Amino acid sequence: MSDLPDITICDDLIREAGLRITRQRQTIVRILIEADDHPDADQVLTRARALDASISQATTYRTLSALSEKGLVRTHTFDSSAARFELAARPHHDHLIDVETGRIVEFVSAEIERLQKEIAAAHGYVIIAHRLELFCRKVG
Amino acid sequence: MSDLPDITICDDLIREAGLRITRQRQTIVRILIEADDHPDADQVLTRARALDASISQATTYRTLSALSEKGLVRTHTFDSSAARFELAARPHHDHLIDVETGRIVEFVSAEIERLQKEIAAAHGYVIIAHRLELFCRKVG
DNA sequence: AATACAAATGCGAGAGATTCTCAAAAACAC
DNA sequence: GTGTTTTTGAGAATCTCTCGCATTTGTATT
Repeated sequence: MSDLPDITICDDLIREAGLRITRQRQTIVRILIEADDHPDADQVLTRARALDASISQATTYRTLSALSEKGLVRTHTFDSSAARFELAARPHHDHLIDVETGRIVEFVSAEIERLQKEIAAAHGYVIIAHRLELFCRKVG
Repeated sequence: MSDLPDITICDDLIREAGLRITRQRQTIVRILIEADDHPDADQVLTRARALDASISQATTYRTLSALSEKGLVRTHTFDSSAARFELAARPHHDHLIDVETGRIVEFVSAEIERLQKEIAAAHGYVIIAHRLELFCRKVG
């Protein structure tokens, strides 16, 4: 038993964001820790409610955007509809999206990252964040 | 006189999309040709109305998404709010966004493009489209 | 140039995602 | 515990974008 995340881990993360520890936030963070996909706000809400039926939509949005603002959660808009979330604590990676199935493959390329920095520097900038997404189709 | 785009250019582009030539579409395409920024739908509408007050919001959205669907216009969602548009006829490029001012610098890197293809191939995919955005801050 | 038919338009209603308002409830410092 | 500040839930509001439909317009054909 126990791929259940330790409550103290959730608490640390919430504290790190400078927020008060509430039951709702603990639950939402726990959902994010457990998620191995990239749920949107509605999916986070549904999953959170399975653990605590009282959690509201407003709180879900508020928590996700508060954590996102502090850099503890990453927000993606792969398609134009709902934003999708993941913990930033997970190692950095970019996304390859299978346009047929919607499946997402995560990848990293130190080489690309290096080139990105060079390009930004050449224009007099430093990179705060970046987004690299490859919309692909299976070969064959 | 005349950084005004020739009407026939607008017409060709609309025809290429398999659409009927209408006054509204000519105006909207003209706005896109003239734009050197990446206007959102509302800005396109405002600029178009300066030339033809009768253009509706619905037509603006419909035209932009029709052209986008045919690959003649590119749609970006740099931030999570409104989508921003640019003519696809312009040479391909990626974007560096100044997070302080909102200014957008366009760039290309053959090197990065090559690496992207390699990565996709390694996973058994071919790239249909990609998105690379660097969110940056001025150094100094 | 008149006709006919499909396609496009404007308007306002509607949908989806997200944010806001505000009174009540819960967290934290003392 | 008490007091202060933050957070919450519920629903209204907002923002972006799409849709339905009656009317108008483009275009191919007489």
